[in-house]
Amino acid sequence: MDKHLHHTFHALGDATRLAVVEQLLKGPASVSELAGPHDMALPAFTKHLRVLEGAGLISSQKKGRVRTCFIQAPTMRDLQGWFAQRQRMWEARLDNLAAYVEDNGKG
Amino acid sequence: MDKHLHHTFHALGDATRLAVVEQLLKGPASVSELAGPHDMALPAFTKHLRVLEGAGLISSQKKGRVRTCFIQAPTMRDLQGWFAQRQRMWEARLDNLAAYVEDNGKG
DNA sequence: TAAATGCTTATCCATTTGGTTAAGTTATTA
DNA sequence: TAATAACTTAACCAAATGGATAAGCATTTA
Repeated sequence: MDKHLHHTFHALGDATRLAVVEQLLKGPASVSELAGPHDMALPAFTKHLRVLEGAGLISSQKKGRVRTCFIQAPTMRDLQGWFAQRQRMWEARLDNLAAYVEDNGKG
Repeated sequence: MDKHLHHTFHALGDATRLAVVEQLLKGPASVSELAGPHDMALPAFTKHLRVLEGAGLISSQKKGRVRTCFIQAPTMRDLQGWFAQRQRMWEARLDNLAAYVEDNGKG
């Protein structure tokens, strides 16, 4: 359902959702297992899950009355790939500010 | 100024701000150079710059009437490091959903 | 020194976000 | 079959977000 990278970053840009991703990296978990550590009512929490699922960061499957959630490896890989492809660009100038000052005389 | 990772992700979770980061990866630029491609008034745009600066993703320096912006390499490195440290966790289950189905009988 | 350039500050506004409570619905369990 | 467990849906709300416009302020340039 995701298309643009900034949607994926947006989904990670919340403490609750980032914690859920960290937890799911350890393995699948049900909605209530995931909700446990977070001090908020379930409806608020499941909204966060929908944001993560909408961004393609997690997926889920309902069996009986339990919904089990998983990390979506391909999306994590895409994010990592984005940084990997750009790493040389930011390392190229080491410390950008210092490089700028040097290029322009330290005035 | 940043402390928690989700703040950094939040800063990247907007199309305009992500585009600014991409542009700065190519090298330093002034506020108006950065604003050029974006169809919005300057005050709205500079708010985005302040969010990026607050998250430690960019820094800036004013000389005369021109403010020059730079990428902050250490923060980019931190983000990449976060993914690098977790890569094994998501690759461990390849496709999480498939793994779950296998572990539980394909009912 | 007058005008233009490159921001910056202040105020405002509609929409989105992150939360709430109340009331279902669909499995399990006693 | 009655109760409980695990969500789900709906309606609501305060605060944050992303935008606008108007006006101001240094710094160059003519």
